Amino acid sequence: MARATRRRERARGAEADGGGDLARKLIDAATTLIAERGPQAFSLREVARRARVSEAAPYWHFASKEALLAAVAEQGFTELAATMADVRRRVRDPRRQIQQLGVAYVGFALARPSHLRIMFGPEIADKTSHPTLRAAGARAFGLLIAAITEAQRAGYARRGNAWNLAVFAWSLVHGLSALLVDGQLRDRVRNRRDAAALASRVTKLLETGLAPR
Amino acid sequence: MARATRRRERARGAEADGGGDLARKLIDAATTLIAERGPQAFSLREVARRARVSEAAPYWHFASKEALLAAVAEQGFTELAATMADVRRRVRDPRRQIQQLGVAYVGFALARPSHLRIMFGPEIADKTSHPTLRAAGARAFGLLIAAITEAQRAGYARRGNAWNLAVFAWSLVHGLSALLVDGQLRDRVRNRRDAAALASRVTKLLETGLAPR
DNA sequence: ACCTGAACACCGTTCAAGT
DNA sequence: ACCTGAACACCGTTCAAGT
Repeated sequence: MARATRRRERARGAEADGGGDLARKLIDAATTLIAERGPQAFSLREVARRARVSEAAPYWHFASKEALLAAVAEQGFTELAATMADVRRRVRDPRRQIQQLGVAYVGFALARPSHLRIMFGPEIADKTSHPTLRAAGARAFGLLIAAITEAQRAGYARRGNAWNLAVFAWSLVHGLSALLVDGQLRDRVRNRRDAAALASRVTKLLETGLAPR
Repeated sequence: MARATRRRERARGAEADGGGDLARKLIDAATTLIAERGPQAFSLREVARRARVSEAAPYWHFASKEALLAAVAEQGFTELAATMADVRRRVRDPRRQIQQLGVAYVGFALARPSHLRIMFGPEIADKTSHPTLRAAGARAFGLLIAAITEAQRAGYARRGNAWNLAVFAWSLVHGLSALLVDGQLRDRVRNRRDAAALASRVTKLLETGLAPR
């Protein structure tokens, strides 16, 4: 059906030859457009226009609109993982580390709401068919698992299946992010300070939920 | 811009005159279409086709595609609230009640994933402009607040701001629902039994998070 | 190998016109 | 009051054709 996705790999290599590398340019334009107009208004044709190429050009580099979005989502997970790794380096107390990972997650969501939606939403229907995207997501999740395992060893988290505890923590911060981003809490939290305060309180309860009984 | 949304109110009244009441028919067709094809593929023109009217006809009853989706979302919240009210009637132990509310929430999400997305997602950009939708959402959230207040009185939940605790609980079950629906946990949870078991375990941790320390 | 131009089958929305 | 037909400005995707 398509003759695309051949040189996808090379495209991710940051060769600074000013000009070529349309794939990279398309990913950047898409990221900007999503941030500006939201995941709904996003269109492949507009991305092509911004990259100053014909509307058919993207199809040489990406099999479909979804494939381009998958590349955008993948970059999002990579950035999220980087922020999380940074938190893990900076805060060393295992209890506070988990809380701060949660705060960082919510912070990412509030800073890039549309990006988050692409990373998780139905725009990318079948995540299985984008293995590098899956891998990037797994890397971020892996950092959470590691933090929890450490907290268990330090005696701050209950023993038992670390994956279950990680899903608990992830669900909590992901849910809070979603509710905030979707405007579901708008009557009580109006600005970023409110949101940050709420994130801090909710992640405190996370600590309790994880604690040994 | 539009001459719509005049007889919206009457449209919700279930008068069983077989034939008229296009608004009702459009809402039902939209709900079915969303369930069948997902929130992405949904189109107003297809809804019109299924209701056997012209593509312009919906605009007499709904100001826009978004307004029709808002009606669909509102119905979703109403159904969710009904299920929650049912749980509150059936299980009377305050601790188990909160857990079961969570399980019911996740159950709703798994049974109607696309409906949930419309209820929370960006398809309805400005929820403030659909007051009846907001009200329906608030009703469901109110049931959770009530359950938590009761648990506090019974000494099963820590004292303090019930709204904060409710946001904690809601975030958790909403986040778990989202992760499940978006396929983010697909490598570990493959069928509904897995999902139900996970929901049960995660909501047990919810109990701990809410418990007095 | 990489891109353009033109085309196809769709959209959401509007507006005159019908009854 | 309620709906149709035709139109406008958009989409995603394909495919021949250019270099």
